[in-house]
Amino acid sequence: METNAPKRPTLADVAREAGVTHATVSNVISGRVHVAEATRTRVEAAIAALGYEPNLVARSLVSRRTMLLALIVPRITNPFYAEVALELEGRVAEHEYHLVICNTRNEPAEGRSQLQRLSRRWIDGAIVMPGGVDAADVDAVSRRGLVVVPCLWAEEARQPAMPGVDLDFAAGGALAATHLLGLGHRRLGMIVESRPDGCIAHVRRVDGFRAALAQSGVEIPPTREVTGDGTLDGGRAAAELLLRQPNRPTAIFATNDLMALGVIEAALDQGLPVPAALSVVGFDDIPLARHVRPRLTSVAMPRAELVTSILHLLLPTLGGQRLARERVLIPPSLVPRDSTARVKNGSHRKAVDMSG
Amino acid sequence: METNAPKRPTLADVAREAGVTHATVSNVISGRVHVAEATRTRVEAAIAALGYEPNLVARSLVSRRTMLLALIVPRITNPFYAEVALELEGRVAEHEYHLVICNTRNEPAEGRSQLQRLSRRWIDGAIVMPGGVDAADVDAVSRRGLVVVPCLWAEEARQPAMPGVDLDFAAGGALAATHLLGLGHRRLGMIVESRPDGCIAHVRRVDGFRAALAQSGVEIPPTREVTGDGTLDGGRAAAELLLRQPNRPTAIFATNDLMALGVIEAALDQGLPVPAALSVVGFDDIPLARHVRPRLTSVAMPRAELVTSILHLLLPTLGGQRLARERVLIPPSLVPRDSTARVKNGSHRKAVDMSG
DNA sequence: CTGTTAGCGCTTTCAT
DNA sequence: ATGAAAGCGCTAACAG
Repeated sequence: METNAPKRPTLADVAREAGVTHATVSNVISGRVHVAEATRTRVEAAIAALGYEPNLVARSLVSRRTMLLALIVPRITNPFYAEVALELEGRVAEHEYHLVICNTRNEPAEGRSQLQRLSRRWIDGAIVMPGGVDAADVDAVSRRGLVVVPCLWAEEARQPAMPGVDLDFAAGGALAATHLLGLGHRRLGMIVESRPDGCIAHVRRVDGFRAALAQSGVEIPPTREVTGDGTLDGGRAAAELLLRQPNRPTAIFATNDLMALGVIEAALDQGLPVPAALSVVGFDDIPLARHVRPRLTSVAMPRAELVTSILHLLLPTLGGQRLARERVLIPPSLVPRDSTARVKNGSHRKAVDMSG
Repeated sequence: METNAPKRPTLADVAREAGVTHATVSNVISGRVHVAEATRTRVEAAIAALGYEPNLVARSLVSRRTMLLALIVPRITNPFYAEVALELEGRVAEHEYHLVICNTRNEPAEGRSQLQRLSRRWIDGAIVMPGGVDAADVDAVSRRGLVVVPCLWAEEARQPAMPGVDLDFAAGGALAATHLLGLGHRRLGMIVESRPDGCIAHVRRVDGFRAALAQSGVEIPPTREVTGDGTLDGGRAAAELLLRQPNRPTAIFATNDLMALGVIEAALDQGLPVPAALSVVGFDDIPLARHVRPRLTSVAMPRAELVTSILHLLLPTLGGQRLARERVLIPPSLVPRDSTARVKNGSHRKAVDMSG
């Protein structure tokens, strides 16, 4: 059975070719030690002649750095995570790093196994998005030396002292509420993604939404708050529940864009034009949000800043420093588009309890 | 400066704890050599006590396998590639492999650099999608020992002898043509993605489309064939060109779904209902295709089979076998949805040349 | 400045 | 069945 690997030249081969020792070759490559101009050119010629390339595996063994980072997400097919992955990969490639993608499919068992496998691989750091990863597992593996940066975990969901980068979800919810209030909406519905893993990022969003509403004396009865599974179809199903109610809301806030898109579909299916008869606000501002009709109003998470903050936390650890016990909070922003509009007066005929 | 790494136990530590040599520990872990029941349990106890985990880096250095695979794509944010990545990651994880994602952003320089960096890392194999990777670079790096599986490169675009897995793009185009012909359409437009890298996968699609049309005596004049940049906005712009023509087509075939979605948007913007006034067929069958309104008729690429074929090619090489010089051709299928309909008779007033 | 030496943590003959 | 020893390809002291 013929093997596929044409043996690659090693430092020793180059050294022999150049008539020096492998240590000298190593020195000219790393540049950390001065080597005479004459021998340097000889070595460089040998490197070129043999087409030598350093072996990163051997290098990792002694340097204890693999130049490997991992991104753990529920599914890379989620457009938001794909955007983050793209941005992240581009940024770390500048530092000669590679990015490993791990999908947990929202299964804690998967997340645990991924974390453990990454740990054995001695990756230099893992960025963990919520969904399918238990905080306890993160804690266990980071205690063993793996550098983990939880990202977008609502703060209460993790160990109090655990660093990481978050978005200020509550502020985002408040932004959506303020926007809708400003358009005159008073009868509001909410669709919140329920997460089996106990991650409460979505709960924070509705909390912020509700709190901002309360400040204006507007309340949301339990019947106007339903849960969805985070998918477009889930959002549609949830919206059908909301829209079939006798006194249906004039506006709906969904805690992610996919569900908000489902809301729009459900509304159109029932002959309710958006935004004329129903305003819809999403969360995440996925690229698709501006490509559907009507274009979706959404709360945007600044991805570039997110990645910058992640790297700000991660890069120092790669020099051997301990992970800063910092928690970065990134403020979202609202992107108004065509799925929200001023409420129609006619919709208010039953809203006798309006307090202004 | 305190370091972040709590020194992990090694084979030697376990050996000391168990009162054996590290070779014996290695044997109980690998299971390749018989070790007495008594010592085995002692070793296992030591492993558990110390929480030992094998170091994959050291293992790779001697085994010459990194358990690392790479997927090179233009952008992971492309939904089709994200789907492939998800499927691929899941399948290789079963074999204890990890997946590295590389984005070329359609820049050949990026692709080359990615390939070279991966080569230095001794990954076990790279799956390369078209866009931003030159065939010559693939050739160069695979000559150096990197196992590369080109995927979805139209066959002419690569070295004749280069193995890989392809979709039968021409057959897909023919499928679209047959579908439209069956619905009575005779005045057809095409939007083809033009690729700076010389990849002709999209050209194959329109070729197949045109050939099938020709068999029924239908031709497409040059004015009804325009190029797009592969994005939704690009598709929209291209469609505007097509729809502003005096004798506009009754159906449009776009070589990818994103552009097809742009076509629908352009049509609706001009007050042309889809499919009543215009039928639209896409290519790729991205998940979104069934979520927009009208749901998009599309040519589907069977992702699972694609991944299966990739692994079929790749896995044997991981055992040291040479990459099979095989080229797998996967047939697509047509998924009819709501963006195509029987042509209205009124649209045919000028189509005197119909030959039936 | 360059060579010598010693590992990094593991697998793999080869003795015993 | 276990131990001893060599070596994967590289970096990092330390000599000379």
